[in-house]
Amino acid sequence: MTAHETTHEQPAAARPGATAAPRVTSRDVARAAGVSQAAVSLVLGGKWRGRVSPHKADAVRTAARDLGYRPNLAARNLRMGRTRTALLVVPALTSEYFARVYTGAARAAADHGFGVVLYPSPEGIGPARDPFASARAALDGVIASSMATDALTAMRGEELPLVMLDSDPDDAQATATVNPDIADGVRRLTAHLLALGHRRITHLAAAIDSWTFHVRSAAFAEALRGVPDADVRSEPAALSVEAGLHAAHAALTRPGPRPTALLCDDDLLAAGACKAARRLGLRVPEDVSVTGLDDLALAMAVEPELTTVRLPAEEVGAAGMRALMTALDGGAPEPVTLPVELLVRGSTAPPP
Amino acid sequence: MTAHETTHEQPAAARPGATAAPRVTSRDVARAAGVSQAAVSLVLGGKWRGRVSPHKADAVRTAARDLGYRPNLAARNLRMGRTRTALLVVPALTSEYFARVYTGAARAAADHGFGVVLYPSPEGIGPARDPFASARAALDGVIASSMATDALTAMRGEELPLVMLDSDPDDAQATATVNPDIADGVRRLTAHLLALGHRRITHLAAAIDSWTFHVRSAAFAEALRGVPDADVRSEPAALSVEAGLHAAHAALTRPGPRPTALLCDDDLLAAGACKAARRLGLRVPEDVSVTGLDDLALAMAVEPELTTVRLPAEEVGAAGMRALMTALDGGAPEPVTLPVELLVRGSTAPPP
DNA sequence: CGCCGCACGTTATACGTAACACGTCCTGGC
DNA sequence: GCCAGGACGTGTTACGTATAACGTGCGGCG
Repeated sequence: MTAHETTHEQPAAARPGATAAPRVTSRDVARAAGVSQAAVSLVLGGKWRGRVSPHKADAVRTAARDLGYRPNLAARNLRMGRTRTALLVVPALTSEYFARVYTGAARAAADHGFGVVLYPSPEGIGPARDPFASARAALDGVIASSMATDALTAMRGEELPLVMLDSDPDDAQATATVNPDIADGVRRLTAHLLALGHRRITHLAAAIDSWTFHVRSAAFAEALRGVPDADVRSEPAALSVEAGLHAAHAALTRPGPRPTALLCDDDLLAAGACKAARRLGLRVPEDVSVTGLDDLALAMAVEPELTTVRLPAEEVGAAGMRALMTALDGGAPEPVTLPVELLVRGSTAPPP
Repeated sequence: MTAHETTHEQPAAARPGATAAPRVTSRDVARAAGVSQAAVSLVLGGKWRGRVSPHKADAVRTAARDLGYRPNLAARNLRMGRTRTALLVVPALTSEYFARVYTGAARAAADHGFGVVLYPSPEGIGPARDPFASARAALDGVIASSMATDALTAMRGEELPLVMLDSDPDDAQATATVNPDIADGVRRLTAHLLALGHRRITHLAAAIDSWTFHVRSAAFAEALRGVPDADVRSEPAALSVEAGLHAAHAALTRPGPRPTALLCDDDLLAAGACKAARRLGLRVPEDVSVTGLDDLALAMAVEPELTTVRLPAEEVGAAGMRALMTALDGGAPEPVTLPVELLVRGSTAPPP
């Protein structure tokens, strides 16, 4: 069915889809260069030293360039049994952290001729369609965040090398793990607040059942264990600005002495906490200090700018990709822990 | 929400990388089911009606399930000459807008058995490595944002169906285009400010050489053309909170009557504008109104929440994917324009 | 009765690449 | 003078799938 000819004229340029594509194959190159197809493969594969004369090798290369030859990836993958492609499984790309993880992983992959594909439609694709149906053929390995639990359960049975992100280093099923040193970040954040003189501190805890968030809570508790006059509470919340607003409101209006600092598990919560404080007529940081975690773009967008801990998301992705490639080369990658950075900005000050 | 069960031991499971993988092929299934490989392909391909008896078809299916058969994608792609995979080219995934575009595209693709891969390492992969070296074999089509200019130039020569996002509908080289109706959004935003009584308006223009931003400026100028007593200026800026802060500072401290409203090309600029206003001792929206564009998560995180226009990013991605699939089916997709939504929130009020 | 289709299957390719297993010279050492 | 071995290539095969082409019987229709 050709489309109805509309008034919008379309000369002879871009045809929709009916363009019969006469692909140029390695055999075409061979014919043009006057050699065999095998020679083309050798030359273009770079392993022709002592097998093909420099003269003919050059002929092959120029022929390939002139004809615009592009090796057929599908054929190569089939022949080699590898795809040089990794799958990155994350809960949601709209989370800035995971977008950064992807960026780092993709960059590290590209440096080694690898590609990265994402778990399709991270949030909310129905379980009806199994994205891993053909994973063994299309992928060489998997990098997964421990926060993508539903996606991980869909992976059961795949026998691919698996690098876990934000996950317990003792996880048995993982080929390798890579984590930012969140415990250290929380420790430094807490030390910062204690040094400023804060003692009544409320922890806005993200109620996420994931190892990284368990670590946050544990590190927070640990860091305050030795402080004798500390008055520590914890307020659970979902992982959003909205939830941070509500939790902070609850923490700041609770009967009894008001906390002078809110230590949030995430920048989103911290942004919400700032809003809650301001709506209660409290100034940040003069009346109440707020800290975040992650260093999202948001941390610099709100007023005041958030004191937070920068997680090396890109580096997490890159290290994960490197670990996977090591495993693919037959190596045994070590668990990786990456340093974090404390960023003291405008949302913390001594208590009133 | 099951607790993380660390006691659950998995002894002899995950070996690092040395697992020789004995893949099960369609021939194995055939052997197990007592039929030929062709029959397996027919049955599993769903086109066996009248070719294979229901009884044997069942045998094939159970054999496939028992053996854990997964079709080899590389072989299938080679045989079929299609990959059911599209490439999405965006400038940066860390931009929330494009993360949402990807999400929508991936979801629409998954609904039709398609996959979406991203231009590898969008920001800053060197030009040395050509990501499209084998695109014709690995991809069925391309969806590209007009903002990814450097990536697009790398695409020259590829003869794939191309759907352009945020791009001039008259673009000749595109198979199809899909755009949010930004002009309408800007018009409504401007009308909103005019209705509130604003006349001294400064446009914080993102200095991006892209069609979408040209449209923003043009629509803004057009909407204010008929207002006799309007005092309109324009302040160029890069696309960041920082740039918004500086541009707004310049606009608000310029000699002469101060603008009562700042109309920003993007929520990032708007957030920066709010910071600038507050640092100058001005209240938003009492002293100066600020509007954004995009409706990023940030718009709800800052205080006050931004009046802005929500761009249907997911829908843009999904429509792009649908257009590509129609083109792949031989159809001629129409240019798509998607409606936007004006969101009046806390950053706009009548002028002082 | 003969032959056409229909239901059921199988055999035999072909997709484009990488690499193994062979060949053929040519050069040099003894 | 002869053979070992390196340089230089080519023929051939296999990867696993989808499908065109090719048989079989068998019931019905002319």
